Amino acid sequence: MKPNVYAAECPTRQILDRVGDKWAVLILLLLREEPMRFNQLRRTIEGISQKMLSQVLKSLERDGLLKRRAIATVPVTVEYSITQLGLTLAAAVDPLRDWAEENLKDVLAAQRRYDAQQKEEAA
Amino acid sequence: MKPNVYAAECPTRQILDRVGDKWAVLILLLLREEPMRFNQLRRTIEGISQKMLSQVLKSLERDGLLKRRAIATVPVTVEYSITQLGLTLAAAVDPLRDWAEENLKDVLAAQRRYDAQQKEEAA
DNA sequence: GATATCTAGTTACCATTGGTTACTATAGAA
DNA sequence: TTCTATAGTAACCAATGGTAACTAGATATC
Repeated sequence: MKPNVYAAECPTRQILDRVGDKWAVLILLLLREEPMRFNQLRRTIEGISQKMLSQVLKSLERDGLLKRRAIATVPVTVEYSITQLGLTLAAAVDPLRDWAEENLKDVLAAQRRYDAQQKEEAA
Repeated sequence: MKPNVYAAECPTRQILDRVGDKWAVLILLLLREEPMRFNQLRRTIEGISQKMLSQVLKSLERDGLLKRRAIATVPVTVEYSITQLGLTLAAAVDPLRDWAEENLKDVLAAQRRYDAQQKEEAA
């Protein structure tokens, strides 16, 4: 009864793609700490452009992972906050982040070994 | 002492990007079941091209997540198998897959709500 | 009064990546 | 002789990601 993740039409794969998004997870983890405004997010996440931020926020909102609230100030401010659904996804991402922090050294070492090997074979 | 995932230079982000790869996780989960050969993988993972498969396998090998073994048959067969490191990563991905399977319905519902809302506002 | 600043974006454009298709080499079977 | 199988690579095109400039409205500064 398990869905076949390897089948192209499997919708579970859509979700995996979504999580695979370069910025989405970072934004989700940030908003778990506290609601934030647009430019506040932009300044916190180094390297993200306004376009990408706007785009990713929109798709995260569409997926029901965060909600957007425009506040009638001058200039208008917009607050983004994580939803209940978003919280559960963020929790599911935690083991991954932990893995990354624990195993980064090993991965980098493997890369160095591989590159050295390739260089040797080329010679 | 926690690394800052939001800083551009943070190497942990490299790992997250890696996991974000569209095919990498699928391949890893497959190889956890059993070692597989190139075309066997290609046939199992619907929609992947030879080029992408070759590319992703190479980068996974470079990261030390799987190992490649060429067997001198005719024609040459190549067997890919998951490493110990790869196993731990696959385990860290499990909660994510479970989340996807559990919450897919909610996400799709949220998307429908959002799209209906947009359509309404446009009118 | 003109210019700069803040907000949250959008638009046009370019670079990089992802994907498709055709091709390689080698050997055995039809 | 052509077809199969293996595991890829090369050339090309489409889609995505990223950069920089621009919008709008109100306030602050020169």
